[in-house]
Amino acid sequence: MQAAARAFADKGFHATTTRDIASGAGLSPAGVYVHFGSKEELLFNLSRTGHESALREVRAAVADAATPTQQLADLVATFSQWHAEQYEIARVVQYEHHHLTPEHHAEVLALRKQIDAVVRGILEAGTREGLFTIDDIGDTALALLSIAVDVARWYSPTIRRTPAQIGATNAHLALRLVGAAT
Amino acid sequence: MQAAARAFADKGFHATTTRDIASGAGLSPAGVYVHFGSKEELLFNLSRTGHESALREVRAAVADAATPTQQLADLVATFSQWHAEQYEIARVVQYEHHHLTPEHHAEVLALRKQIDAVVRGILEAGTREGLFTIDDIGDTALALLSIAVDVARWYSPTIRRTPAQIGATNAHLALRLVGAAT
DNA sequence: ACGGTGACTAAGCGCTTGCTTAGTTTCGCA
DNA sequence: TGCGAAACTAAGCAAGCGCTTAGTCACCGT
Repeated sequence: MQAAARAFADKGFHATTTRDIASGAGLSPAGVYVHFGSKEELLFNLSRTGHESALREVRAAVADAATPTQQLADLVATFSQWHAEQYEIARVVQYEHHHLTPEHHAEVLALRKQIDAVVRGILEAGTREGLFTIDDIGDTALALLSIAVDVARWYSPTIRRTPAQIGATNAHLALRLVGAAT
Repeated sequence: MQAAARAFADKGFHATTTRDIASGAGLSPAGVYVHFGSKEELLFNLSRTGHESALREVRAAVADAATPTQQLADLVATFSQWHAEQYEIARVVQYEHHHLTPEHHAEVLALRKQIDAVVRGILEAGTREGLFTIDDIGDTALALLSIAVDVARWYSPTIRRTPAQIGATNAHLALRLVGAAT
């Protein structure tokens, strides 16, 4: 799965051959099929566990914070940091999920909607408590997720900023986006 | 090129066959090769003209605005709107450019850097004139571009908002991000 | 010592891929 | 009307694809 994640992130699902994955894992081409029934099954396992991992981290960050302001800051920081630290899996999660079979795609989309719902929930709470000034919750949630998700696109381990620093920066920008006091 | 743009945007470069492109254009598989030497050449033509089109629009928007505040708003609005209106080409531009040959990739990267430079220039001018409050110009430019570029990922013609409305929303969010008075 | 089980490979099958070749049709222009 | 060039196709080639098959090997409880 590690070899597959690396290859999918680097070249994309369809440009990756099962022979790439096998040799990346130190196996013969047939060796992969002892553990996975198909290339798509490998993508699905990566995509599902990746989404679950992100959702788990996001929920933990929100649970540990007291106010909507702190929740939003921690959520964006955690989610951004995850996209940097796990940038290979994050790229598979963000850019390859539409190559899944319809059934697998639906399963993964449900997890994505849960992440979206967490963000919306915080924005609603913050607006209700008068902490945030927001025109439209859906549009703002989308912009917040854009900033965090896009980290996977441009992040590289050779970059100036550390994942933690990226998380802190994006958390700060997020609070500005919702008009929260900092 | 239209058929190729549609197919590349829909399924990705490697998942698209030359037969897909040919039949999409109403040609036999060999008919494509009368006009293009290879599938990669088609991608390069789409990617180059797409980048040039985006850069042209962005530069025009900036040239027509008086203050850095107005320039930033118009740039983000125009760039976001472009990613919605031309969402098929935009997806090719944003997600397929790394499948180009190294030479072609370098040529397209130069165009991307020019777009980046326009954004940075406005942020520097706005900061210099005391209009913007920004921690780091590079980080902020990246976040602004993330919001605009990500439109190509989620936009669909069936969506509630029009491309112009998306541009207006994102322009408003952009001004918030840089701490500009609205 | 031995039988069963799971991990693994060498070889390769059937199919699809990007692209070519050889030949036909269409078309602008003299 | 006739001609050269450009646009196009039917057929297919070599290579690479996902995946299978038949068989070997290492290991572990009895």
